[in-house]
Amino acid sequence: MENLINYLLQFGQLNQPQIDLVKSKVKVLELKKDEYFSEAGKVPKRVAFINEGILRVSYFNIKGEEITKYFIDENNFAVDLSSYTQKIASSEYVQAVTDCSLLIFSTESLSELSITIIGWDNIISQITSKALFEKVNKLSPMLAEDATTRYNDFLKKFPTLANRIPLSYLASYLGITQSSLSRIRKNIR
Amino acid sequence: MENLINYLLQFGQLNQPQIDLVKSKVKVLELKKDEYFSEAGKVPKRVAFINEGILRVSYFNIKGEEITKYFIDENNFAVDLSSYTQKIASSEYVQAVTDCSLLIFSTESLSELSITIIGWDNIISQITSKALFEKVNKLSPMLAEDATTRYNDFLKKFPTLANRIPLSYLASYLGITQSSLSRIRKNIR
DNA sequence: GGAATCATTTGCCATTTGGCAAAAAGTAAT
DNA sequence: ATTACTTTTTGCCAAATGGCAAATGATTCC
Repeated sequence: MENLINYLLQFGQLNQPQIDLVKSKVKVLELKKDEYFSEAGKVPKRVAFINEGILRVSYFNIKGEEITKYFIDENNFAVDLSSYTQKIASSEYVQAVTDCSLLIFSTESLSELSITIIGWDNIISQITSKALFEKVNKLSPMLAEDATTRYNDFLKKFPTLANRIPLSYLASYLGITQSSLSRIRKNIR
Repeated sequence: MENLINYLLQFGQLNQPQIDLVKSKVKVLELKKDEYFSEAGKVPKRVAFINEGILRVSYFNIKGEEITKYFIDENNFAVDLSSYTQKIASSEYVQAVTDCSLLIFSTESLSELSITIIGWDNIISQITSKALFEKVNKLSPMLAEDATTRYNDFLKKFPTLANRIPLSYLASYLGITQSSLSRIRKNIR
């Protein structure tokens, strides 16, 4: 819980009563590996802060392949980007790739906080922008790098994850096939 | 000017006096092809809405190569992403790839509008999020596509541009070398 | 017009990655 | 332990892309 509050305080001021109010709105959700937090086709009704664990966001492309769009790790929000304007059905799946402990805000809680706390909306919009901004900066250079470099970059960011998730998740994130990734792994050893 | 107002109205309400106020803050800036709107290392002091023309945003990678991060076309804002938190020096260059007519807000104007117009900040943050969101959704599938598909996608979005800008701009955006792009072009005809 | 300069295309070959299928390794259930 | 099932690795070859340098084409400037 402290992680969440510290995270929020990076983006704006909150006094003690406000902090207590935020805390009172949060629910803990434990997710087992492979369970879904949200699914495409549904309108997301909640937002998660990752206290522990790693999520992945995926979608199905035209060819019917499941593509991992990105991973989200601890102390970050799983903002459902495809419905950031709210009320539209998501086109993304959000799934736990490890056991996760999430802190959940329901849509109703968020609106209440938005009304009650001056500056809450500003905090949320900064968080959203920052998350998106980081994704752009992550993705953009990937195009220019070869697959081995992309894999190594992934290893740097998620050192323990690479051998605990299916190859297919990682390969689609890196934009290569499973067998290519398998070969890249072999060559790195 | 009407384009700008219509664009803003997509994201929030503005009454006539507010619209007039916004208009009074805007300055027109004409940029010739190849001129820079902003440069890395400087703290950006203004924000541009593209009335006519196309900009490109670039940076230099570790190897010293200039990489085109993305293109921005008409009726969009050139939000300087790398300094969205403000006050930090940009690491990006923003350059006109065609003659451009821009509508400019200075930082001071923006703060004034922020204070004067209730909901202005909300409009701006929505615009920022939307722009970033679209970039993520653009970039993410590119990784999984081959270079020819990426080139064709670019052609769809900027039909007239491909033959009017240096190959190097486009190749670095697509994540391939100039000669590869040249060959792709040849094969498409 | 001609020289100098810059951008693009092309040839040649090396490297990377894909596609497909079979083998091997790992996992789960009985 | 055996079976069934899933995931990963591997082999083989084709296709895509890179690297480099030379040739060609375009542009600018005098």
